[in-house]
Amino acid sequence: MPKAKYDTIYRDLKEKIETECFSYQELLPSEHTLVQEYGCSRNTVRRALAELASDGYVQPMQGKGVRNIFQPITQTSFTVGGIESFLESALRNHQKPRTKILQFAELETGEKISRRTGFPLGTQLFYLQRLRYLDDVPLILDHNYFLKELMPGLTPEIAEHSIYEYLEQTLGFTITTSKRTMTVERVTQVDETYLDMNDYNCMAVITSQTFNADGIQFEYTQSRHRPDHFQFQDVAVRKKPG
Amino acid sequence: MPKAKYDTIYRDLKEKIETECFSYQELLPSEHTLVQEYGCSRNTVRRALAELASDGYVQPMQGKGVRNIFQPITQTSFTVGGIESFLESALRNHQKPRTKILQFAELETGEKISRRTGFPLGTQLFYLQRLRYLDDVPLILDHNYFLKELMPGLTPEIAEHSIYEYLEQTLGFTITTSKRTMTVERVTQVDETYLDMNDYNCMAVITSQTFNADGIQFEYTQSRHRPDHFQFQDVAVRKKPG
DNA sequence: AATTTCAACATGTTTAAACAAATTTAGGGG
DNA sequence: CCCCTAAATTTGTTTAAACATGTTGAAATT
Repeated sequence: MPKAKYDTIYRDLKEKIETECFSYQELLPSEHTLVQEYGCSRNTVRRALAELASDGYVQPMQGKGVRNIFQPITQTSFTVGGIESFLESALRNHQKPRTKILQFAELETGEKISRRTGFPLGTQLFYLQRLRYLDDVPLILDHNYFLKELMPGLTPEIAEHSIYEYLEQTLGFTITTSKRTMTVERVTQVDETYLDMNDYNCMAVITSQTFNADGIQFEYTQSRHRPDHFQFQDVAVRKKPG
Repeated sequence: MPKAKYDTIYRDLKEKIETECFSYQELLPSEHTLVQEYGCSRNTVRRALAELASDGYVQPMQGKGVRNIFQPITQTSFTVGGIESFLESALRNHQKPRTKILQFAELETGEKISRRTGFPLGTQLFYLQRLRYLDDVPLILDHNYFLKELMPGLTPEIAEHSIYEYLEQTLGFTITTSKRTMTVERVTQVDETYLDMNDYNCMAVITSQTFNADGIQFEYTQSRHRPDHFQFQDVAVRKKPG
């Protein structure tokens, strides 16, 4: 439950922007005004504005003001954004999620898997293969490696629903950082077996290493998406060369 | 040239992490210690640490300390990260860049292009088609739309070198925010003409809208990459649901 | 009328201080 | 030795204030 003031202000402004209380290119109220509106210090307002800027919602301009540069997106396919479970993404995309467990195994990392996944050598892992349906169409094939030590009670039943929900709700886990790599790879035998690839010979692949609040990597996942239902979104801010 | 204190500290710590002055999973010096080391206030240190955290370099843990979670990456293909020109990316990837202009034209946005690119209707644009070579192999096909009003002096010669360098160095332009979308699309006739696709029938496509410091969108680009030489990297931070 | 100057206002950076919340450490008592 | 407690340490949030830097517009000057 984030009850921090800056977070409240951030969410409030974010919603106002999304519901177009400010039109595209319009200036937001000045920091001074917001301070009075929200009854807080300037730093707190600035923190909220900084988050909106890193979301690509606004652009602060020294001496001028803060400009709204949010444009609603027309999403036609499955959109990946921040760290989300499949369940959360599906709901946000207004699609019906379903998961089928293809494999549920345990293993210990050898040299090769260790280097690929980032887990130390000799670590006990769960290995899962999961087929993800959206509106009853199989679109995503997940290969998951989870750190067994942190979730010894993991079962196929949990994995069929939502592992993230289990970790956060049941185990009181906090998920924080995820390092992701997007590539395009050739279709494999397994892909073709479970997904209707039409005649696509490529997959959109996201590999991710995810860390908990203690900075421990607890997950390595390769998520293989059918190309025609995949979209990844991102906002980047330019850092001056130096 | 960022001469801000927090930026200096940020860069210093970043380099120390990259050169493994701190080993993986090790705690950084406490904020208190860093304050004394750098001779500044705690807020300034914290700002530098916050940036490192958003880069996925460190993980702050309340009551415990700040943990180094940086792992050097093994990059075998062309890696896309923040906002960078092709020239900058090529140098960072240690590859020899070359650009061939395929088209250089001017146009005015109609209904269709306006909706697709995000430029207002009736805007004067430059349209460019550029083929990008890395180590003399054609790998990327760019379709650029630039706001003519902000760079009336643009020429094919400039476009062959680096438009970003021209904008920043010559025009004193500041590039700030870029909203990007990653998708996988079918190969087109044009792709096949200029790139050696082997028998890939897909392209990795990045479309981006880029804004200057005044919050004005000055660029819309579709960048089509050959799949076997494409990699996109990203660090995401989980926000608590609420 | 055009230009310069300056005051007002906007965001950007930095410091200082206080308190909150989580964790670790050190001691003391059993 | 174990357990509990309290103190010390660490990061998280908020406020206040001062100064820097960039922009704007109005007043004063030319």
